[in-house]
Amino acid sequence: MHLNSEDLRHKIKTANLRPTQQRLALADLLFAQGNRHVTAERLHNEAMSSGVTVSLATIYNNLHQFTAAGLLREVVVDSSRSYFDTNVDPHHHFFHEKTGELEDIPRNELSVDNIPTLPEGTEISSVDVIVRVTARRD
Amino acid sequence: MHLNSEDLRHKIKTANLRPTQQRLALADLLFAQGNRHVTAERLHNEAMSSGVTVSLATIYNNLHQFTAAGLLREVVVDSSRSYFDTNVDPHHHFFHEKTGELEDIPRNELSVDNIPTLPEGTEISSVDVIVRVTARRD
DNA sequence: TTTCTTCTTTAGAAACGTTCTAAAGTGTTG
DNA sequence: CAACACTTTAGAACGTTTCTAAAGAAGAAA
Repeated sequence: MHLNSEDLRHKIKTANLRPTQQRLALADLLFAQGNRHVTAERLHNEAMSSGVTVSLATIYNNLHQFTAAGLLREVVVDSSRSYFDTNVDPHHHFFHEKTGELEDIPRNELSVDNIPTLPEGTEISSVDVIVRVTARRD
Repeated sequence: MHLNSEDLRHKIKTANLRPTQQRLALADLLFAQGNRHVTAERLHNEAMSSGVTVSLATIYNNLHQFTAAGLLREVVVDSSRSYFDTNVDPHHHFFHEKTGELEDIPRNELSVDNIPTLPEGTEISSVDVIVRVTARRD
């Protein structure tokens, strides 16, 4: 789960993208350590504070390109922001409503059963479970 | 499941809201027939074409007031729009990715089991399951 | 290397859905 | 009725995301 810069280069090239400075820097922030959940704004801030100058447009471009390449997955939990998850395997999420933090729930730790007959002429694209949590009031 | 205008008046008053012309018209569109899933824009269009002049701000005000009163529930399925559901009982959804349509899945038709231990100090606020579907390609 | 092509980045403008503001309007109470 | 509180509204403002068009960087070929 620790990718060095050669690994990142390879990951990017495999996605048919050019290993530009900005792209490498973003890939490093996203993929070098373990799994992450980021918003565009957060990634932008992190890039800036790590000394890399990247425009917001580039952040969005890359988040979408990585998503199209299957390197990221978009998670819809908040109607005002998009989250991107570096874990692209099927799994679910805890969402902390107060802090806006996302946390993975491995697929095998939660089961969804008896999905009813799908609407006529459709097939499943994904099954997303979001367990929304708040601070316990006791 | 068919509410007449007296029922709507009562529903509104019970929520500690005044039965204004606009509110009654919106309540009629939302609650008079069976369950519905609407976006602000859609409700605005419907109001307009049914001859009622309502500003968008009023649409939002009322959607939020109805939600706060427990008459509506917000469903997060699309990062660019908010959906409001007139079915406030626990249940899940099919979401047609292409058309943006939502369809209820009654709670007892789908089961979510083995929710893992919650993050420290939290409690569940809700468990949302969204089965995203697309047109079947065969 | 040079040149050519294609992809990428960028600032800034624009778009989009939503919220805010403050003034005018309406419902309720006594 | 007066007095008050709530509601609606146009339009401005907001925050996030997308677009535009021009400049810059990477890759391929010779």
